[in-house]
Amino acid sequence: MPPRLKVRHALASAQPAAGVEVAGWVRTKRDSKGFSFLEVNDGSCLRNLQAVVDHAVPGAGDLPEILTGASVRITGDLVPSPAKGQAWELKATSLALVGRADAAFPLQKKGHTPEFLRSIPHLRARTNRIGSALRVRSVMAMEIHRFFQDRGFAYVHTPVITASDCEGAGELFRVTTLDPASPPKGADGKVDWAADFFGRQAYLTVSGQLEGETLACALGDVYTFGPTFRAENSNTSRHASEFWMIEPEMAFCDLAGDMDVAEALVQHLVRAALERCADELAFFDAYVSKGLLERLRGIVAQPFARVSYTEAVELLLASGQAFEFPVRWGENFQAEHERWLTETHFRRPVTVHDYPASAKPFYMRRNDDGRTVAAMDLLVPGIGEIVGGSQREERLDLLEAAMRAHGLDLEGYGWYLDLRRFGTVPHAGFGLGFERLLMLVTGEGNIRDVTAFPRTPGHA
RNA sequence: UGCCCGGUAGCUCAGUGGAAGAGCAGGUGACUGUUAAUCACUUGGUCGUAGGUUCAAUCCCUACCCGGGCAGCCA
Repeated sequence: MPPRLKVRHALASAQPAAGVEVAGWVRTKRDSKGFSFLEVNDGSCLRNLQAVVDHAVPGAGDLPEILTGASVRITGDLVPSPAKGQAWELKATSLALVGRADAAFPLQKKGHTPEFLRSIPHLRARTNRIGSALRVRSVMAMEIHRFFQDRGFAYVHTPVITASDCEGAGELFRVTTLDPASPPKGADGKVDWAADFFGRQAYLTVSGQLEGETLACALGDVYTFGPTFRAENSNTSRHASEFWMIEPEMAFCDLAGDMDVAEALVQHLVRAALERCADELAFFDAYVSKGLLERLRGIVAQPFARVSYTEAVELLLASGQAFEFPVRWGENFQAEHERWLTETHFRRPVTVHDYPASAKPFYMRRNDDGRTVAAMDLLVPGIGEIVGGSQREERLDLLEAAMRAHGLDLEGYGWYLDLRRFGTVPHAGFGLGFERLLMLVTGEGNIRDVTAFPRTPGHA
């Protein structure tokens, strides 16, 4: 039996090849008198391989049962195609029907809406659209590692289960082995969490940042890349309850250095997608988001805009735009404000930095002006915030003051404060939403379509 | 969670207070190195669910279920 040839390699072949085997799923069949054309896709690339099956070859008797969606194994010769549409085709010498797909197979060769595809998560990866998104996702994941590894960052793993109930952002999913119908209770009638598996309340992580800081203050430059969980009842196209996040943390780094890395990372990933996923991006440009390629080339062609929060407020106030929510210094931007900045005013990605302290978490470094912190958000057209980061407060007294101001119990953060007691260093980091980056790169408008099995409120 | 829009054939959709439609998929036949092949014929429906109004409801009303968009929260 000849080794199986991936469609990807067959289509990229430099010369004919006799006696090869291809296996995959039939996308469409065209019958002629005496022979049939089978378009076979094996997931190795976007394109299909056209197989020409003479009705006299072994196995051709199964052709009437080979409908869209069936799995087949074909042996034959890879030859130049005499017709337009493809450089190579497979001249079959034998055909085997591996698995039938009858007319009830939901993915027929017509357009399907993304909403319908979401109703069949177990099958939709066989479509051009979802398959392409998942191939791009795979390449982007590797490029994230390449970016950081080339810069000497250590890939670290922070815990998914955490006991910190206030990591800074969002509602948490509880992790417990107690029986919800009859949990053990203490004398006060409340649930006795000391009797739970970890001896205290535990949750799924909403961020690896705090642990990342401890490792950055040992290994220098680190990054995490893993799942993150938010129990918020968010029903938008950009939110998922379970998503992946990239969180670099850098010792001896300030906010400017932080922004440099974030912008370089996004540009690297877009550039890599253009180079390594050309077929998929051309597909998204044609069928999902017109102008995608042009937008992506623009992203890598020039530096991102950079503007302070205070300057951004002035731009918004001077814009003459009638916003639903008024712009006021000291408050977080609304989505409409961010959209105006990145889509209307700058028309490219923009990094906004130095936000009001009142609008940001306790761990961000207080600026000398006393009213802002060294925070930054990277906004991109069509999606909004894709990166959020900051320089961390490394001064013990200021950190403690900020924690008290945010109403935090310092007892639970002794280990975090220790980082400032023993050999403290300026350090900074950020979080990049992986799925949001994929939305940017693919032009998909919904986070559910760049995630194989999306988890959102009411859907797991 | 709030506001808005939608649910009709396997899929994409049109439609009307008075006898449920088209394209694609499936079937039959024709034809052909075809490219979402083409042509002819053809199978296929509890019009989301439950109530209500009406002589009559897929259509109007109410509730619920499901899906989507936007907003808030954030990545």
